[in-house]
Amino acid sequence: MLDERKLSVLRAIVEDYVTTREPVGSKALAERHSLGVSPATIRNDMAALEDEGYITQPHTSAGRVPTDSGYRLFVDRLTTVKPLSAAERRAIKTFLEGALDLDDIVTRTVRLLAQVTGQVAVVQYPSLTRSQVRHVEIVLLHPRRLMVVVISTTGRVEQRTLDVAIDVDDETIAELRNNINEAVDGKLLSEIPDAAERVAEKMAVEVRPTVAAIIATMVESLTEANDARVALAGTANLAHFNTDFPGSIQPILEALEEHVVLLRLLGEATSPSQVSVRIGRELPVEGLSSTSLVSSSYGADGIGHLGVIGPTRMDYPGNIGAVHAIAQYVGRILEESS
Amino acid sequence: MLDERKLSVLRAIVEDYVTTREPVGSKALAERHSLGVSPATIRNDMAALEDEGYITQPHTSAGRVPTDSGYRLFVDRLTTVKPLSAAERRAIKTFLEGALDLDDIVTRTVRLLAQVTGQVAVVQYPSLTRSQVRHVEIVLLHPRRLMVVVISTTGRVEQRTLDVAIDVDDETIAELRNNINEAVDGKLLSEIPDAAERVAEKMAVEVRPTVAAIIATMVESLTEANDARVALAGTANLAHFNTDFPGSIQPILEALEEHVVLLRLLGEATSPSQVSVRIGRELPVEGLSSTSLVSSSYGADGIGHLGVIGPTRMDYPGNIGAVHAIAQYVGRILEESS
DNA sequence: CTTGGCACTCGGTAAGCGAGAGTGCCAGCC
DNA sequence: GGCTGGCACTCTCGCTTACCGAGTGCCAAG
Repeated sequence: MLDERKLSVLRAIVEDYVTTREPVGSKALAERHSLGVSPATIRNDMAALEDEGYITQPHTSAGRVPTDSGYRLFVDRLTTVKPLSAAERRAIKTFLEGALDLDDIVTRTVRLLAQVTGQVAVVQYPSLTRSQVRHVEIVLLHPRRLMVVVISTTGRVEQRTLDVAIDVDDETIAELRNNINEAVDGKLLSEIPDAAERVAEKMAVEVRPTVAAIIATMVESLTEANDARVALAGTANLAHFNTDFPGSIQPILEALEEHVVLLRLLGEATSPSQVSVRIGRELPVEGLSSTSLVSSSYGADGIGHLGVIGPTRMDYPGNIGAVHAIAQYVGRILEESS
Repeated sequence: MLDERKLSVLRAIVEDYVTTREPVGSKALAERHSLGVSPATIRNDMAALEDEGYITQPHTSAGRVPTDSGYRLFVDRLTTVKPLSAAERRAIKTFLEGALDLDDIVTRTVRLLAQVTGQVAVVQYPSLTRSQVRHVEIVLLHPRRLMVVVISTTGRVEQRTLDVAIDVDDETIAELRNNINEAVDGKLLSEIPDAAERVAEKMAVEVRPTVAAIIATMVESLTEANDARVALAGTANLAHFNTDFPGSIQPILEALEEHVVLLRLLGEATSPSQVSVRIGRELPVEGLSSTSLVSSSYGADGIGHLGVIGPTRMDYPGNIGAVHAIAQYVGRILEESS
C-alpha cells in the first residue's frame, strides 16, 4: 500500500511543514526535495496518503498537512534521533554541574530543556517512592505537635506536621528517632511500613499507641501520591506558536497548571528508559489535543520523568534528541551528588 | 483644577472601561451614570482630564481610556476596598484550613487567589531570613559529604549538601548537631552567624577547622538570596486578556518565569502590612509595562508577600480586597500551624 | 458655567476583485 | 501499469472602495 516513495513523500511533507509552518504543495515538494519524480506523480502519492489518513488538506486547493497518524508514522519509522552537537553537550554538562542542591538541579534542568528545544519543558522531582531513605528526623514543635522530615538519597526532603493525642517529651522523640533511623536506613519508601512496625515493639508500652500513630501518619502521608511536584519552564514559548493552536493557548496553559495531570501523562510513558512520544489526541487530556509530548524517565529505576510539550507540528528528531540527552545527564548528576 | 465632578467623571470612566473593555464616550457616560449633566459638559471635563494626563484617546474620535496616572488617581483617591462577600470568606477559610503542610498552604493560597481574582496570582514562600530557626539537622551522606537541613518556625525546610576536607564521623556530627541546635533554637536566621561562632569554640581542636567550614558554608548558603521560591497560578487567565496587551502575552509570560524579578517586585512594596498597587510603567520591568501588580505582605513581620498581576485595566477595588483578605487568612493559618 | 447643535474625523466592517497556489483529472508516453 | 504535462477549477488571501456610526471639538445661546 505504501511503497518506499510514498513514505519519502510523507517524510518530506512533515519536514517541510515543520519548518515553513505552511501547508505544503506538490510543486514545492518536488523543488525542495530531490525525489526524482514530477509534481504530478507526487500528487498521486499524496492522494494515496490522504486516503490512508496520514495527511489532510485544511481546505480544497491548499497544500497538505500531516495528521496525528502522519506524525506517528514519521516518528516511528521515518526518522532517527538527531543527536545534540558537541558544543550543546558541553554547555549542558557545565551548566548542570554548577547546581548547588536538588532544587537547583531541577530548576536548571527545566530551563535548559525549555531553552534547547524552544518548547514548554516539564521536569518531575525525583520520586520518593522509588528512592531510598537516607535519614528521618523528628522534631518536637509543641508537646503535642511534631514534624517529620524524610531525606531521600536523591536529596529530596519531605516534611509533614502532625498532632498526637498525648504529650510527648524529648527523650521519647530521641529514642524514636534513633530506632526509626536504624530501621529504615537505605530502605525503599515502600518497605518502610514493615520496618516501622518492628520499631513500635521496641518502645515502652505506654507510648506505643502514640508511636504507632506517628509512624502510621508518617508512612501514610509520605506514601500517598506525594510525588506531585513538577517544575515548568518555557511557557512563554507557547506564545510563539499562537497560530498553531485553534483559538487560544488558554486551554493549554490551564492543562499545564494541573500538575497532577501532567505527572500522570509523564508516568504513562510506554517504554521505560526510552524516549516516549505522544501526539495530539493520543494524549488523553482535552486541552492538549493539539500538542505533542516528548518524554523520558531519568535516573536509576526511572526515579523521575521529564519532557517537553509543544505543538504537534514540532521538530521531533531534535526534541527527542534533547530530551534523551538531558535525561541522561540529569541521571548522572543525581547519582554523583547522592 | 480638578473639581469634584471631574473626579466623578474619571471614576465613571475607569469603572466603565474596566467592565466594558472599550473606550468610553461622553454620551454613554451620561446615560449609564447619573452625573446630572449633559454629554457636552462631560466632554469639557474630559478635555480637562486629558490635559492633565489622566485619560487619553486611542485615536481621534474614539472614546477615552484611562492612563496609568488615571488609574493611580483612581486607586489613591476615588475608590474604597471592596470587601469579600461572607460566602467568599467562608469558602476561603475552609479551603485554606484543609491544608496539610507548608507546600500545601502555599499551593492552595495561590490557586485560590487566582480563582477569586481571575488574574495571575503570585505567592512567595515564607522567607527564611525573617522566620525563626526551629531545628537544624546534619546528616552524614559520605564521610566527606554532609547535608544540612534547616527547619524554620513557618514549617519551611531548606537543605544543602557540602563537601568537607577531612573525614567526619558520626560522633562529631552528633555533637555538632546538639551544640548547634542549642545555640540557634529560636534565633532569627540573621542572628545565626554570631551564635555559630561560639559553637566552634566548644568543639575539640582538631575538628574546629572542619566545623568552622561547615558552619560557614551553612550560614552562607542559607543567608544568601535563598528566599527565591514562589508559586504561580492562573497564567491561563492571561489568555482572556489577549486584547488588553499590545501584541502578545509572550513578554508577560517571560517576566513571570523570572522568579527572582517577581520576588524583587513583591518585596519593593512601599507600605508594610498594607496592600500596595503598582500600575503599568510604575513596574520597573519591561515585559510588565502593561500590567498592574496588587500585592501585600502576609504573616507576622511580613514574612512573605503575595499578589496578583493583571492588565492595568483590572478591577482594583475587588483585587485589593481579595489580596488583603487572603493575606490575612494565610498569616493566621501560618501562625496556627507553627 | 452649561447646553444643544453641527461639521468633521476616523476606525471598523462589508463587499468586490484579482492574483496565486494547489488540486484532480485526462490523455499521451515510456 | 506507472509517470508526466496540460488544463480547468476551486478557494484563500490581500487589497481597494465605500459606508456607517460613534465620538469629538467648537460655537453660540441660555
